[in-house]
Amino acid sequence: MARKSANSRDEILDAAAECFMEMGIEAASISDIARRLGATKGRVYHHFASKGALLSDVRIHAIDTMSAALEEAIDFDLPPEQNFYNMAHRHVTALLKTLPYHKVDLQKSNLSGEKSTTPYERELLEQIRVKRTEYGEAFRKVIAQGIETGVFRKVQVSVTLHSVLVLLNAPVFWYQSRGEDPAAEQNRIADELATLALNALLARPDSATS
Amino acid sequence: MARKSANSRDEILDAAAECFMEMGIEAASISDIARRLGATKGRVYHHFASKGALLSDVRIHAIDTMSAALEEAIDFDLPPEQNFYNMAHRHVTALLKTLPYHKVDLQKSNLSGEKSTTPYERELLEQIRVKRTEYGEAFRKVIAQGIETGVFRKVQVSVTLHSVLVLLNAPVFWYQSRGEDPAAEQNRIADELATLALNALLARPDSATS
DNA sequence: CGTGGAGCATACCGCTTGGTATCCTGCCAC
DNA sequence: GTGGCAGGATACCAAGCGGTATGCTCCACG
Repeated sequence: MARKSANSRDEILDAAAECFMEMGIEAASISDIARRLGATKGRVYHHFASKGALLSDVRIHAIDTMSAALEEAIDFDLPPEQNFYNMAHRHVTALLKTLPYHKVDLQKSNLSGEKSTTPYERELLEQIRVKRTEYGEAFRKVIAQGIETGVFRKVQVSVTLHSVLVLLNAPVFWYQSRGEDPAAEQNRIADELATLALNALLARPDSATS
Repeated sequence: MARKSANSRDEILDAAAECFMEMGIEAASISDIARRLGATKGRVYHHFASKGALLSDVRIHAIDTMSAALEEAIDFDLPPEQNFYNMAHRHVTALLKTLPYHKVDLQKSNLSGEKSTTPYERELLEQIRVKRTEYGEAFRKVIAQGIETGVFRKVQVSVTLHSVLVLLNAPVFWYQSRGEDPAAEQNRIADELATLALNALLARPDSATS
């Protein structure tokens, strides 16, 4: 269903992402994930130490994908408003291309209270936190740059950064491919969202900020 | 901890909302919820038919609170941009005032695939769907009105509506009271977010839309 | 040929969970 | 007082869970 899978491990990751997304992270059992592959728990536990580790690997895969995509779009020599648009656009298209992974990532990102986790799993969670922060820093940088040059409004950077990222992740909550030409549709959505976010930031020539 | 509770039922609802929020919906057990009240499962199951019903009641409470708050802010006789700002501002303040409920609601809102549910629970889920849609309609109306009068950009209404709602719900993902004066802080955030959303929609006098 | 390990399947275990059945306790009408 | 019943505690259960121990099969390498 997904791809032929280079190795069996990625196949499991795909299945896990889909299961976590469809049934919810806690509700999806290891057996469910195995069943989707026509396999048994044995196969999953041969490749992953625990459910928590599997989940974390899904999330890391999600973030790494986004980071790689964003990297290609970033160009801090461009005017901030153009750089921001490019980054936002790229963010959305990358998001839509591997939706299940990001749905899972976002679903777990708000839950803070974890029970007893092994040191290994704690380290994975820390990795995720760091990567997420790094990813956000790129956007923080453009926004700050835009404010300096005066093309962006003078906003509370922390609040705005969070909000913009959530806005650009919004498709996670409602997107479902309506057939036809997915690539074209995804491009349309990416443009709409990037424009929306950009406009939210741009300074307005006429009105003064309180 | 919460309030003295008019009736014991609401007390359970509060505890459930907090547990679902902190531990995750599936991970939080009925016993956990009861323990938070210094009670046992018996008490919970005396008031709610099942865990699913309890969860749905939490979500319904969340939506009803928002709807009631929004109603007070709506005034379609105002210019759309002003009406929109008021609605958005009110939305955020109401959200922040009962965060646990909305965290739970949003956490569950993306999961579609449900297993076998009783007819009663199915009806609750349908109620939630309807109420959510109705709530969104108010915003759809202002946006459409703003586009007609030309103060808003000509956007794809469906995509934009979803995105704006997600944007206004964003605090659910990152807000945590930093002490001091909560009311003032919440007001600041509400203003920041409402302004952000409004600017995203407003037409720009200089640039033409492609 | 044989032997060792990667890659799984099978069988099993302890524990927790949602849910039920039953019992207890106080309060209120009469 | 005495029935009755809302409100809740206790005890219990089958099912499913994450995780482990072990067995099987096939292939690479000597």
